[in-house]
Amino acid sequence: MTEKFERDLLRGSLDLMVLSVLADQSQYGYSIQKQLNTASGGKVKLPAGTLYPLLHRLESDKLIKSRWDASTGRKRKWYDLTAKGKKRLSAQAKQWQQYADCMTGLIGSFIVNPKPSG
Amino acid sequence: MTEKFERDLLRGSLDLMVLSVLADQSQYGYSIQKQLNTASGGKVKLPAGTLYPLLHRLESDKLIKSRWDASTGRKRKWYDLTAKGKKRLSAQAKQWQQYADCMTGLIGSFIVNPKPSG
DNA sequence: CACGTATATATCGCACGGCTATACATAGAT
DNA sequence: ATCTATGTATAGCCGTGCGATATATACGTG
Repeated sequence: MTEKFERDLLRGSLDLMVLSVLADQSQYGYSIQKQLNTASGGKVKLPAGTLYPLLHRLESDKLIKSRWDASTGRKRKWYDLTAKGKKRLSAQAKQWQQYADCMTGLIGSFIVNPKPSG
Repeated sequence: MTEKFERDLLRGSLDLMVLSVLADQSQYGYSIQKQLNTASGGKVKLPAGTLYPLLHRLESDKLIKSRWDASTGRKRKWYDLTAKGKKRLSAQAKQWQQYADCMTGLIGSFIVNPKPSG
């Protein structure tokens, strides 16, 4: 239990996850990492080698914007959603929901009834 | 509407989808392709260049086994789940459900309430 | 002071798999 | 003959998650 999700499962949803946690408030890389870990019950542990390139990609796509700020104590690079990022978030979330419904329809029967008395 | 899902979204779940449709009955590549397309409401259109390598991979992992058979009319390569494949299917389905629940928790608020009066 | 650990960001290069393009063969319709 | 659908297959591109590695600051402890 509490295993990490496989990398391919995360593929295509990490952007959405990061966009999601940024919707609530400004965050910096490390705080995003910790928050996703906590919010997922330890199942999403983004390595730095995944997180920072991802953040750079989102920024170069103008979905988020960054600023360096040390007023909270340490020097950190804070990120915020742009207007484009907010639109993307809601579109992606919607698409993900459709996708999940679709998958549930396809595999639904195998989720229920795994075994009578494992 | 009725757009295809983005490639990265499918990543990591295609194996599960294919395993799922094979759980019901023997199938050959082309029939799997058509069935996934239908069952997903046109959202999952597996190109041949995705499907066949995937099938070969599943077979080399001993999750499915194949046999050529022409008794239904045309010569087709029929696939069946192995015992290992059935176990994998139920494990993957379970894991996917956990993953979906996790995602829903993370992004749930953005699915509901996209905009007050778009 | 030295040392270890947590915090914080960054990049390189590998591995993996979905997809486009391409190829080839058979069957049925026009 | 030609077109379309059926049916399987492979080569190579490309995006991206990740391990490894590097660097810097802050804090606690011996």
